[in-house]
Order: sequence, then C-alpha cells, then structure tokens
Amino acid sequence: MIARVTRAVSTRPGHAFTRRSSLQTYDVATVTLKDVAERAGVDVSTASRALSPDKSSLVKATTRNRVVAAAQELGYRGNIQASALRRGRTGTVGVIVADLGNPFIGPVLRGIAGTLGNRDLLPIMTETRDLSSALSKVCDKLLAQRVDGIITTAGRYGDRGLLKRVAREVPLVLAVRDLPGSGIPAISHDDITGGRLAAEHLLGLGHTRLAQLEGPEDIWSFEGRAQGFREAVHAAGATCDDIRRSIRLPTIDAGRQLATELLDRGGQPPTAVFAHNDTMAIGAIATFRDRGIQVPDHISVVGYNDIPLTDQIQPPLTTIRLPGYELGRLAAELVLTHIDGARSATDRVVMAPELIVRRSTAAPRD
Amino acid sequence: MIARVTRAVSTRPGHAFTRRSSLQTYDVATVTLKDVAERAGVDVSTASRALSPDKSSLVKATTRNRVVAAAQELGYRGNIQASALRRGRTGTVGVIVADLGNPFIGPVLRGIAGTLGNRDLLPIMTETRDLSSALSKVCDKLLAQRVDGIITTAGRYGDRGLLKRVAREVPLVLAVRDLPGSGIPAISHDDITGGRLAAEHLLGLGHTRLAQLEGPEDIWSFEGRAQGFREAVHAAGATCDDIRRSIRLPTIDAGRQLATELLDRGGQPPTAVFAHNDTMAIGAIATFRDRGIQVPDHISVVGYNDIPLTDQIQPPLTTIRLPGYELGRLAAELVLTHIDGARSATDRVVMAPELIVRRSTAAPRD
DNA sequence: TTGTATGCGTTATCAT
DNA sequence: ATGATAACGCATACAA
Repeated sequence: MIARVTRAVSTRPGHAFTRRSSLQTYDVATVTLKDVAERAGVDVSTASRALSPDKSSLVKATTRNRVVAAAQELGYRGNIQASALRRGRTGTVGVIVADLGNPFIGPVLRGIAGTLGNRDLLPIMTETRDLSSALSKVCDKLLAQRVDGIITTAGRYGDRGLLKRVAREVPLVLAVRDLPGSGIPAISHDDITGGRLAAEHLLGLGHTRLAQLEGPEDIWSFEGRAQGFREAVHAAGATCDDIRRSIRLPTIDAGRQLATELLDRGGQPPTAVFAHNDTMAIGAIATFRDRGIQVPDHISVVGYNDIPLTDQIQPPLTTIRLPGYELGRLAAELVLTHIDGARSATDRVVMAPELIVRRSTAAPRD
Repeated sequence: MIARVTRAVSTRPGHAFTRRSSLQTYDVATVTLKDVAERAGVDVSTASRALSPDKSSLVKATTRNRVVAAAQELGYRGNIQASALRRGRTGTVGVIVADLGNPFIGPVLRGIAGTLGNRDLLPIMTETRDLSSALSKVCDKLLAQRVDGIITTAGRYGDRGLLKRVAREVPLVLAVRDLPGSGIPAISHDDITGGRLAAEHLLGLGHTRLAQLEGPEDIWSFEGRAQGFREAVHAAGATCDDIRRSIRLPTIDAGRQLATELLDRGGQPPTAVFAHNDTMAIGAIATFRDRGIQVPDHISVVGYNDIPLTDQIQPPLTTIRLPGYELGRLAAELVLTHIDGARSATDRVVMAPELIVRRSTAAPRD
C-alpha cells in the first residue's frame, strides 16, 4: 500500500524512511505519483495529466476517476518540490517586512496571505529589522528558494540597487514604502498628502508653532510625510520644527527619544506635534505625560497609520489612516499578475490617506 | 557565461527563459552547478562537494578555492528545490497562526523567524482565523510543500485528531496553545497559574464579586485560565460569574460583546473582571466607559498576554505577561531538534506567567 | 486517449 | 582527491 514498503532502498533520500527520534516516529511514507499510477493501472504520465487541473480534460473521464480514486485512497499529496523543479514554479512568494513587532504589519500580512491563499500560493516570511545587511541576506535566501515573487515593505533608499537587481530576477512588488524612480511596481500610499492632512488639521485648529518627529531617514514613506507636512505648515506662514535623528526603527522608544529632544531643545515649545507613525506618537505622549504636559491641553499630537488600539489609548489618537489590509491585498494581487506574466495596467497604486480625528488634538490654549 | 545561452532548449522549464511581461523583463539566467563546475574545470560532483559546508573538507583546498571563486563569479545560487528533491529536506518550516491581527503574535513570529534564520531555515506563514476547516487545508498545503517541520499556535481540541495525524508525518510543535494528552511536543504557558494569579490579585484587593470574560471554547489556553481563575475565586469563598458565549476569535469586539452581556445580565454587577486576553480587556473597558462605568473606580479589569501598548492605554492595563518572543524562540528550537532527529529532553515546556500590576485594578469602593 | 522517454539541478554511491 | 552515474518525483514533447 505504501511506497516505502514496495521499493528498493539504494540512494533513497533520508526523509522517506520511517524515522525515529526520542519518542516520536515519523511515517513519511511518501506516496508518489508512481504509486497512484500503479494502483490505477495507468502510466505516471496519465496519472499526472489526470490530476493536473488544466490537463485533466485530456484524459478520459473513466480513467480520470480511477486515478483520482487511487490518489484519494493512498492519500497522495503531490510533491511540490519535484513539481517546482520540473516546471520552474514553487508556489511560494517571499514576504519581507521590516519589523514584525509593529502592529501595523498584521493587517498587511493578512491581506497578503489571504490573497495568495486564494491562488494556492504560500508566503515565506522574513524580517529585516530595517537593516540593509539583513535585507541583502534575506533576498539571497528567497532567491535560492526560488520563490515565484517577492513583496517587500522594507526598502530604504540605500537598498535601491539591491532591489533593482532582485527585480530583474523575479517579480518584485514594493508595499507601503515606495522607491521613487526605481521603476519597481509599488502599492503605496500618498504620504505627502497624508503629511499635508495632518498639517492642515493642526493649522485649522489654530496652531502656529508646530513640530514633527521624523521617522528613519532614507525611507520614502517618512520623507513624504515630512515633506507634505513641512510644506503645508510653511505655506500657512507657521513654523515647523523638524526633529530628526538617526533612529533605526520608528518605535515607541524612538518616539520618546525624539520627544525628549524636542523638549530639551529650549526655546518656546510647539503647541502641536506630528509623529510619523502611531507608535512614535504613543511614545511621545508618554514622554509628555511624564513631564507633566497634557495632551491635548498643552500640546496636540497627530500620529500615522491608525494601527489597532489607537482608538483605545488615552487620549484616543488623531491619526492618518493607512489601510493595511487593503494595501497587502493589492500588493499580493499585483505580484500575482506579474507572476502570471500578464501585463498590469496598474503597476503603481497610490492609496489615499484619510484623516481620523480623535481626542489627541485640540485648539491651542493661549 | 550564462546557462541559458549555452544550452539547448528542448523541454526547459518556463522560468529559465528571459520572460517579458508588460514592462518588466526577467533575466532568470539560472546558473547551475554544472556551469560552476565547467568554469572551475571540475566535475559537478566535485563542485557539489566543494560547496557543501560539511563535505567541503573532502576536496583539496586549491580546487575548492577554484570552485568557490567560479561560483562567486557566476553568482551561483544553489537550487533549493533540486536539493530538496534529492535530500528530502526543504529548509522550510510551516508556521500556523490563528490571527495575524492579534498584536500578541508579532513577538512570537519574531522569535520563530529569528531562531529558524540562525539555522538557515525559512518560515512559511499561514493563518487560520481559528477555523478548523482552514487548519486542515493549511496543513495539507504545508505537507505538500514538504516543510521540514510545523509550528502551530492554532490548535483547538477539535483539531486533535488532525494534528496527531500531521505529527506522524512531520515534526510538529504546539506553541502557546497546548493540546493536553495529545503527546505532541508543546511550548506553552501555565494558564492555570496565570488565571490563579489574576484571581489572587483581585481577591487580595478585597473583591468578592468577580467575573470572567472567557475566550473561545475548545482552546486549552482559555480553559486553563478559566479554571485557574474560577478555582482560586471559589477557594476564597468569593463568587465568580463566568461569561461564555461562542465567540470565535478573542478580539476587542468579542470583549465588548461579553462585557455588554455581563452588564445586561441584571443583578449586582461584579466589582472586578478577568478578561482572557488583553484585546478582550480593552474591548470591555471601552464598553464600560460607554456605559459610564469607571475603571478601576467602579470595576477592576485584568487582561492577559501583556501585548505591546497595554501599558499605554488608559488606564494602563493590569495583566498577566506571556513572553511571546521567548516562547516563539523555544518553539523553533524544539522543532529544530526534532528535525535533526535528535532526542529532546524537553518536549514540553511550560513557561511561568507573571502578574504585571498597572492601573486598571484597585480595591473595590464600598 | 494513452504510453514512452527525457530532463529539471542536485547529491550520494561507487569506482578510480 | 576526484569523476561517472543514477536517482529524487514530476511534467511535457512526441509517438502510438
């Protein structure tokens, strides 16, 4: 009944044997197409055709049924590795994220995984912690795995050369973080407008001394936000204090650091702050609280992303919504069309930001 | 210089050709071991040995260097599919999670990915949304991918049969959610003690009318928490109102629903509530706030997991810490030892919970 | 409609 | 220390 039993040993790969570890015994009794074919009384090629979704029409209904039945009875599961070797498709897509700890990434991953799953592809997940060295290694690994495509949310400007090279080998899609001028397909988000929305909201409330806590340099999303915010503030004749510092990841801790720097800078403190993402905003609020500065009474704070729970913190955070799930979904769809070799009319999608007003912003006191 | 150029066409798999989509051109100029061998002037078998970490000692230093140089120059990247087919190892581990949207899962995934990466394995990620049907499909897919092992955080009691079957085919490790009596290796967490700690904390504050908002049934973690909490409460002679309802995922929304049910139940409301995880706790607090019930003044709330940001919400949440990163790391290490076929003295690790007291709990008013 | 033959890229065995 | 060779499981061009 089982391949392992009816077959000579010779150079058979290790996993095909019943293996014994401490307590566990694995019956990796690999049922192959050959076993199915034998049981159905046909040739492997016929069995292959019968079980292949798009070739099964080439085989007579009755024999097809025999084959399918045999496969069922034996519990046959195609060997994707072998199939991949033969066809040049592995059914996997590499997914590269900068920081798995960022709550923003959950919905994005769900969007990706769900969409890939509908097409029977599986995501291989990797994290770079926003280190270029890690990105390089990770790309190598994914390429060695012969993934059918790659989606990355971890591209910095400095990675442009690397990613362009990767894009020549395999369909590559940038998600969240664009790399303008690279020509690499991207599903991103209009960060400039997002920054502008944040500024206009604060200006509309009457603020004139603003500041922004900038995310890591070298990353398009943050540069766009900075630019949109700064320009809108200056256009209104208000002042904008840019707090930038070489932080690597835009975390709560980074938010605390930048907020501290802002306060320690001396001079008139601003009455409103734009943090380049929600976690940094939360860190900043915590620092303000520690220093006895009330939000929004003494200082207004705007975040970015609208991660889960931002509406539950105190005060609920005013922020710019970035639709993570949808973005992940679109990125996956885009990489799929490229994998299919189809033309895509929409190689660059820029999603619209939306201002979510909650309680962390208010008119200035004076 | 490149395989594609110097080789006859015949039945060559699709991906080996330069492929043209809308704007993009892929040069998947697959450099094979054969190319490297030719360039180095040796046989493929020698090249293989030279490049294999553990066999490279069998080859003379000078030839090894030639091979390595040739590989370098050609940009050779081993084809893992082919290697997998031959050796029976794919270098991938399946990771199954219930809900990618749960912030708790980020650290766990990081622990897993990091540990696997150290050993040059890659995680393949899947989500079940806690649906048994999805789990079954996902296992099939992973098995068809011939993953070297599987780590799952998504096992319910009803999945025991399925998972036991899976465990017979491939090293399987349960993470977070144990399946007592299944004999499947597990890295879990002492949920009973966790529940007890929550109860003792509240009892110690003087509460006598308690309630718990229970997570989905059929899942060990939640059953353990429920049991530990209930027993400790009863042992102290206090009353424990168990709010259970068939929710599927323990989300903010579920927390709201259960809290609403608790309030609408009539009779004396409890003065303290134990929610089976942090997101449910946050939902409950939101509902209480909507109803004008202050936390902790009118009612104390304890959560579970200590997800990121629980210390930033208002009031900062008292909770039971479950060390996600560490747990993921241990799960990955365990699956690695089983993949290596080594015996593991520690097939069942139960991590200790820790009470984190913040501001959402206080003595009852009366 | 089905069978035969071949090769995908790699590694293990055997022989040299 | 190295080379020749076969086989891993599958899918396709071609013949029947």
